[in-house]
Amino acid sequence: MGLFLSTYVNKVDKKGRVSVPSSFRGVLGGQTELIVFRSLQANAIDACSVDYMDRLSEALDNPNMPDDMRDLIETTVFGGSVRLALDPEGRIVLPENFLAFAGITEGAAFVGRRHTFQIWDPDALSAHEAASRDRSRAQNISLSTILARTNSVLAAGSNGGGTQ
Amino acid sequence: MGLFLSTYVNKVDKKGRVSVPSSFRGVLGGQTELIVFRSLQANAIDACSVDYMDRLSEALDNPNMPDDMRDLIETTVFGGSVRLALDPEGRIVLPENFLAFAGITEGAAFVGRRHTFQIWDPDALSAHEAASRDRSRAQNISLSTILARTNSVLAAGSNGGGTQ
DNA sequence: AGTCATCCCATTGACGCCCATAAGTTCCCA
DNA sequence: TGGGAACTTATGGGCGTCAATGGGATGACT
Repeated sequence: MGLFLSTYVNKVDKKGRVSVPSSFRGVLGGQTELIVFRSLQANAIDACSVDYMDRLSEALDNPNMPDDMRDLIETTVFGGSVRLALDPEGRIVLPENFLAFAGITEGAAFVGRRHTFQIWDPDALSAHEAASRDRSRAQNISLSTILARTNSVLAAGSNGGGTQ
Repeated sequence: MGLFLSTYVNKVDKKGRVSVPSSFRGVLGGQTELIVFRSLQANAIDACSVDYMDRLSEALDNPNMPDDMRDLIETTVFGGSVRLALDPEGRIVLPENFLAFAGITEGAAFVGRRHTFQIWDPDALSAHEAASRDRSRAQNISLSTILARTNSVLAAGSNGGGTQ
């Protein structure tokens, strides 16, 4: 336990509440709060723990970070992020404009992305997945090719030598 | 013991449960969880151990991984993957949409693929096997040609020797 | 007073866990 | 060498627990 994984589809009730999947709540540990912001890459909502955001913040303080990138992230991520509290049943209420941004109405798909997770409209997610699948197929990507490629990438990166 | 081998066909009961072949459970060691996702190449379900997925995850954290590839893998593999628990009898319950994707109804064929395995609809698998067999025959592929080819590749690669 | 947000409680439906059965295999012993 | 016992494995069903969901109550702020 420790990574956001799997996809879960939950309902949005009349009050705008959605249950965060139990396993995701487990990843959050005892945390009753999480951070959400509009994804930079897609019409979806990104979510992460407060801890993760803190670490991101530290990374931004790194002097090697290009100024334009720092500025971009500060405005879009930190500026546009919202801190949400889980209710006693583990539900959150997403801001109206976030729902509109992601096109979420009655269902919400929680997609684990290891250290963070995304919240999609289920239909939009299906479409996105289909597109990604086509792209992977076109590039002939499979688990073994990924691992093989990964190893060569790691080898090229020299230093450690990574995953044996 | 250590590689997923052979093919087994098991039944899907009314609750949607399927027994994972005993020998596959042996490969998993004591693990009570495994990862499944829709195959990129065929209408089948790919499955692997959590460990195997962890290796991928670590590799993705490497800064040398191209961003587009990382994103592609995160959505297709991690986003589309589901973590399944084995019940005390060694059975799993596949998600509804996965079953539909693979066309599985009452039977499930488990096909060992060394480090991972696939789950097929038995009929679809038969068709696929027949096609593969024809292809091999047409290209005159046999175990000995593969071995011969591998040796030349290894010779050419000289130095370290890489993937194993 | 009304509206909104938060919390508490109730329901239901799925999932995990337990047991039972049956078929096939291996091993032991006569 | 043949029979039988014991074990493993696949399969089926019943039951309890927990998560997801929905409705209602309570309190705060306007």
